[in-house]
Parts: sequence; C-alpha cells; structure tokens
Amino acid sequence: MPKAYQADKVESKWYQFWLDKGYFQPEIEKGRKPFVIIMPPDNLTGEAHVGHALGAILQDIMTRWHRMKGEPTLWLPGVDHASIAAHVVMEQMLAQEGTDRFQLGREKFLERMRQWAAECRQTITEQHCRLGASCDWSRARYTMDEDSSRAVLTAFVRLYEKGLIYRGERIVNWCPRCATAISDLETDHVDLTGNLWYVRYHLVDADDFITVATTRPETILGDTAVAVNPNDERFKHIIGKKAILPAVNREIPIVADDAVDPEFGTGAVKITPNHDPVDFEVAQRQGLPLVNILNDDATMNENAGPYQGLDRFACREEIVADLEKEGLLVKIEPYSHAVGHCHRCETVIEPLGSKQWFVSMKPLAKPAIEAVSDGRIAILPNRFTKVYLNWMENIRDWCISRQLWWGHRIPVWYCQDCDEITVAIEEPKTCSKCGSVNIEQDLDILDTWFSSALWPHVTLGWPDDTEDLLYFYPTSVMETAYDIIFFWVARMIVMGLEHMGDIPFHTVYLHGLVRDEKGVKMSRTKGNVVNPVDVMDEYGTDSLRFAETTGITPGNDSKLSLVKIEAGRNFANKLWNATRFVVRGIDGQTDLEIKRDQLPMEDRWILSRLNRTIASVTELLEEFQFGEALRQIHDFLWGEFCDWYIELSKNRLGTNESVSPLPVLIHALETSLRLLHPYMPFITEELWQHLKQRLPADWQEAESIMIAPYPTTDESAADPEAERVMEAVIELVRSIRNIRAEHKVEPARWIEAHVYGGELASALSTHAASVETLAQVRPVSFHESRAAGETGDNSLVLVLKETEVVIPMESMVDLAAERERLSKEIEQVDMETGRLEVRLNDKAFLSKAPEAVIEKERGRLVEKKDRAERLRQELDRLG
RNA sequence: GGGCGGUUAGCUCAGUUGGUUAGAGCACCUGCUUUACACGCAGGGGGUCAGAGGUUCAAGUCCUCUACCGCCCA
Repeated sequence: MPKAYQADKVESKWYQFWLDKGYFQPEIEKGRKPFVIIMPPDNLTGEAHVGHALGAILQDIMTRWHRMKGEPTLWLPGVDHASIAAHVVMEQMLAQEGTDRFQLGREKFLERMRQWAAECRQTITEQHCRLGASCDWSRARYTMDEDSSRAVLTAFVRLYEKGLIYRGERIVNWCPRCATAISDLETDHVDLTGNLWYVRYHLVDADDFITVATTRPETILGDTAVAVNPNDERFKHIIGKKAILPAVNREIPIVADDAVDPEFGTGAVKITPNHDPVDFEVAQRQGLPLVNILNDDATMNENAGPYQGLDRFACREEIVADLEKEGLLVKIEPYSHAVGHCHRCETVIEPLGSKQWFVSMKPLAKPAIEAVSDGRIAILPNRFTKVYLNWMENIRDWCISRQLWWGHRIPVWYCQDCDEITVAIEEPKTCSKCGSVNIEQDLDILDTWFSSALWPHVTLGWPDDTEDLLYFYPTSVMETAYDIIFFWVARMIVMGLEHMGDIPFHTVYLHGLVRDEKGVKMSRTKGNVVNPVDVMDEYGTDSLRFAETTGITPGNDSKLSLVKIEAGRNFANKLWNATRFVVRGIDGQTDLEIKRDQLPMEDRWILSRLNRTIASVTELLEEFQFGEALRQIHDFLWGEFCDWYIELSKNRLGTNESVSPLPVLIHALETSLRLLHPYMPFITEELWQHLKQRLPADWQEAESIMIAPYPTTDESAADPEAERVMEAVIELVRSIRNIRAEHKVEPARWIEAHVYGGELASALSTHAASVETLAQVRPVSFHESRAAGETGDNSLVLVLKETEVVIPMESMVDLAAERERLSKEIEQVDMETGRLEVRLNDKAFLSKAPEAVIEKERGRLVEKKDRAERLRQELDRLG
C-alpha cells in the first residue's frame, strides 16, 4: 500500500465492480418489507451541481445503509424532460444560430430536443456513477419514455373523466418571452419600485372628470369600466355615468363594486378585465366585456389603436407622454409593489385572460391534507408540515397547459364540425360524437410538474399492475430539497392518493440548499457554481461526500468550502494509514480470533467504545441525523481508535509476551469501515478488500463491503470498568505530556514518574509499558497511596481525578510556579465544589430533581472534594 | 400583511425528550524527521451561547418581547 491515499487510483474500479455484481438491483422478497427511494428525476438541463450531488449523496447513504441491513432495497433513478427549462436553453442555442423555434417548426424543433436530451441524459448518468450512487439503473426512467408518456396521458384522461380537469377562460400568468401560460408557482413575486400614475378620465355629457390611479398606464387601452366603492360618498353621484377613455376615446361605464378599496389612489379604479385578476372578477360580476390589447409577445395588438405594434413598456412611455400632452396626467407618485416574474427566465409576466386547462385542486387536496395531518406521511424537519398544510388548505386551481412543444401533448381533439371534444389516450381517428374525421389535436403540452407529480407510481409501472408497483409502493422516503415542497412533493401526495388510493411515501426528508463559501446561492449566472466533478477529480468522491454531509442538519442550508473538502481528504488519508498499519501487522499471522476471556483492558475498552458508537450512530441514522452520525463515526475512528488504541497496541505488537492486539485491531477497524461505508463507499471498499485479501477465506462471507451486514450492537461488549480504567490511563498520559510541555522538557528526554492510583493502582500498573511510551516516562512505578513525607521536596505532583502522579525532577521544579499552578487548580475545583454544594443544599433541588440526577451530583461532589483536599495537601507540602 | 428559519470560539457549523466545567473542523500560538499517517503527532490560548424579561430545583435548550440577517406565502 502506498504511503498516501490516492482516490483517483482507487475509486474508478469499484463502481464497475458493484455494477457487474448486480448489487444495485433488489430481489423482490414477498413478505419482507422493502426500503424504497425514488430519486427525484434530474432536470435534463441540470448540469453538475453540488446541490444535486447532496441529494444523491443523502439518498445513497440511506440506500446503502438499508441494503447493508439486509432489506430488499430499491433506489430508482430517473430523468425529467424539464419542458420549460429545456425550452429556455434550446431557444438560447437557436438564437445564437440566428433562428428560433417558430422558424424551425415543431417537428424539427422536437427532433433537435430529442438529440440534445439524449446527450444530457448520458452526462447526468455519468455524474451519478462518479458520485457512487448505488441506484438500480435497470429500472431507470425518463419522463418522456413510452411508458411514462402513456401514464401521463392516462392520468389526464382519468382526471378529465372524473371532472377534475377542465378547460376554462381565466386570468393566467403569461410569460411573453416563453410565449406560454405558467402556473402561480412558476411566478415569482419581486418587490419593485415603480410609479403610480394618476390619470384623468373625462365624463360623457358633463364638464367633469374622474381620476384613477394605475401602475400600468398602458392597460388603459384595455379598460372597460371605472369602478368605485358603493359606499364611497365622494363618488355616489357619478355611478352609472360614462367616462371617456383617453387615447382610444372609448366610452366606458362607471360602476360600483365592493372590491374597490377607497383608500387606494383616489378611490376610483380603472377596470381592465383581460389583464388583471381582480378586474376580471369585477367584470364577471358586473357583466363587463373583455378587451385584449396584447399579442403573445407582449407587443400591443390592434385593440391598442395608435399604439399597435409597440412593446408594452415602450407603449407605457408613449401613453404617459401623450396623456401629459393632453393635460390628463394629474401626478406621478413613486410606488412599490410586487411584480410577477417568470421563474425560469425572469421576464415580467403579464396577467392575461386566456383559455387554458386546469386541475381542480380543492377536492384533490382534501385527502392530501389528511394524509399529512394524521401522520401517515411524516415531513422532516417537522416545521415544513405547517408550510405544507397552509399551502394545501389555500390551494388554487392549477393551470397545466403550456403553449410549448417539448413535453406531453394534451390528449384532446377538437371536432371542426360539431365542436365536440374527444379526450383519449390513443389518438382517435374520428370525433367521438359526430364521427367526423375533421378533428384537430390541442396544440398545447402539459406542465412538466404534471408528469412529475405521478413519478412515484409511474416509475414503478402504473397504470399497469406490475410486480414492482405491488411490491415497492408506497415508497419509504422522498428525499429532496425544501424549495420544491409545493412544486413537487405536495403534488405527488395529491396524485399518489388519487391514482393509487395510497400515499406515495411514508417520510419526506427535506435537505437544505448548498451555498458557496460566502453563503450565496449558487447559480450559473453568478458564476459561483462548484462543479462536483472537478472536486471529485482533485480530491476524490469520498472527500466530496464527506464535505457535503459533515455538519448538516435536516432542512438547513449549508456552505460548501474547500476546507471541508480538505477535511474529507485528510480523514480518508487517516483511514488509509490506519489500515496500512493494521495490514502490516497481519503479515504471517494466522491466529486472528478474538479470545474474549483473556482480553486486556484496552481491548475491552475499544470494543466497548465501538459498541457505544454503533448504538449511537444507528439511533442517529434512524432519526435522519446524518451530519451528527458522521461526526461520531469520525470522532471514534480518529480520536479513539487511531489516537489511542493503535498507539496502545504498538507496544504489544512487537512482543509475544501478551495477547496480540491484532484480532481486536482488525475487528474494530473492519466494523468501523462498515459503519462508515454509506458515507464514504469507495475508500471503505478499498480498505475492506485490502483486509479481506490478507485474511483467511472464511473471515468474511460477503465479497464486498456494500453487501456486508451493517454493524449491530453487542451488549456483551459493554464494559464500564474498562472505560473507567482507560479514562484514567489517558488522563495520566495527557497530564504528564502537559506538564512536560509546560516545563519545556525536550521530547526525547525520559523522566521518572510514580503513579499513586488508589483502588485503580493494580489495574493501572498493567499499563506501565503504555504509559512509559506514550508519556516518555521511565522508570515509572505504581502504588496505591502515598505516605506522608514520602515525596521529595523537588518533585512535581499532579493531582488527577482518581490518581496522583509524582515526578521527581529537581531541575524542573520552580516552587513559586508550582504553588501558582496548584492554587489555580484549587480555585477551579473549589468553584465547582461550591456550585455543587449550593445545589445539593437546595431543598427544592433535592425534592424535585430526579433521584438519578441527585446521585450523580453527589458523586461528583465527593470526587471534587477529594481532589480539592489532595491538592491542598500538596500545596501545604510545598510550604 | 401572514408564516418560517438563523444569530454559539477569529471563520464554518454541531449541540433532538431542560441535568457534569458548551464541542468539532479550520485558523492561531509552542514544540516534534516518535518505526500508519506532516493529508501527520503532542501541547496550548480562545465563548456574558444576539439582547431583555419569564417559567423551572436546573435554560444554549422551553415561553414572551426586541434587534439584525435570510427564506417562503399573499
């Protein structure tokens, strides 16, 4: 084994090995509960991003853990066609070629998309392999493959037939750049400072006028009324009269409507029903006509009269200028308001009256609310439950039609002869009512999220009753980022319940967003995206996996920094070398069985500590506390196994005098590797194989660590006595090292030490050799207690928890400094003793605190008092 | 306007049913070619847990309010 771990030389071979062995594919074992994660399908456009990597890493951790526990484990990967996002990217590419999708035509455009999609899917798959994702590629799905497409159409038809999908004329969010309607969720509201323009409308047949305020003066062209509040005394006299619209000179009525807020602007508002959701409702109540003034690209249409052909914002400027010329512009006030922007391309959206397809959400939401509120689905962290319920309880109908081409085309055909609409999964030849062949399919496609909402059951085979669907549904965990809880998670719950009659998953685990070192959200436009492949190339996959999972907590954002990645690499290297050390010891040894009845104390100690670590890590994994579980594995391996157990073992390895530490070294290391495997699969496999290769054939049955059993606790390994003694040994060594450093004793110099161990004396004395080596003390002697006057004047005395160390070392002793050191320690202990005494004299504490707590405090007090006493004696002795 | 989260060592963050003297990594200081590892070893310094009030025998942890930062919804 080389001196340092080289990830690039090691990682490449194992993924292929795992694939070849078919470890990622579960066996269907009827009667046994499987563990199932459906991977959130990656966006076609979603190039390598450490945020996606985090999701994949967490899912892989869960998957590998459950697989090692022996459960039939399925992690099903997939890719999403990302309709609108793909459009944006492809249209940019086309623009660079000086063309656009309309020039290209629908069929040619789709052909280009299919080619490009195939390349993207390849890249996405390779990235997952690099990450070590142990997902079942044989079940990989793509939202546009034949089965998925049929499922999407089936869902549409069934919902339509149940009256849960309908077509209607509504105000939708129109993105002029994407040239499509988008849903409310895809519309981001951004607070912008604009203006409130006060515009005067003359009244018909009267020398009077009414002033309205608007943030969008260009919409004046689409006004069909002015509205006032019916209770507003200022305007009562003009209700029913007519006003003249500036610029186009159309006569419009003045109506009264409760929706008008008398506090806003002048109290009179213009009504533009085709371009504002509130006005649309007013128009419905008041029977007002709709006038559309916009083309699909947000230029003004023929209804805009002289402004036809202008872009909406150019039109705004011109119309304001014209109003001013005519003396109709009363004033301009700065005004801050929320303006909708397209989630994908950040273009200002236009509210627009339009005929679209909608999902009727209210009836569908009801069971989805129940499933979460009654606990059948748990959302972690729990605070997102309220967020989910709040959204679901105020749900609005979902606009699912998109005027785009890349996606699932709406399975609806309109008869040109009788106006009947035919809704079918298979393309019909004739109208279902009149039999005419003169039918045309709806030009629109479905929102990508409509197909994503079906993902858990579709990937398992729905609408067919496949073996997979029967066995793996409902799935276990949905692991994804919290920013798509509405977009995706909520809708999956809705659709899973609707189509399957059962929840799609038992637990939703939401991870936070990965930000850059400064805490800024990564984005391509900001150029602060960390490419996981670059990190893996330089530091190895396991370093990235460590960096992304260390210190994380559910639902909280994390920052990815080079420091964490380096920490991962350093940890990997530490493990590499620890294994190198153990492996070196194996050479030639054959008797590697742990002999329980003759184990020295440090062996029993490390096994006891290992057992505690397993128990704790298991508990944390069960609670989805991945960051903390990793920290504990790390601390055990580095802080206990490497720092102490390996060091302690060195003395014994060279000799034949004592029981060989090798069996325990191997056992503790190998078990820890299995404990760590879900987090750092490559290095643990490599090291595990190094061990396996050098050990007897029957040492481990499994041919790979990833299918070896996950460590379980062993009550018989718990050994409090060994932990107590070893803690004392460690304390001993540490305090001697400390005093050496304080007195600047050269590292190579041996000093003498006498240890007074009380009831631990004989136990401690068996560690004489270890204390010698680790603390560089020789000779060292062990005694029970120190008789008065036995200690020479020129000795340092260390007063520890249960023990004392006397170091006779004339040249080291500076009496004044010693007194100060002891006084400081006494002061410290006295403070603690004081606190404990106050507590233990407090009747309230004694009567109300649990007995166990009181006992613990009593024990501590005895201990502290004892130590304080011994420290004082020592100070007295120094005079 | 409603809701949520954060504020802990110089930096990044842990600290989950309230119970020892609040931890880690990095950074910093002092030593070290100790026969696995300088991607390392040993030792050290560094925190009024944002502020105020409250509940409790006991509060970083629970409650209320305030400040600042961030997010979501309308």
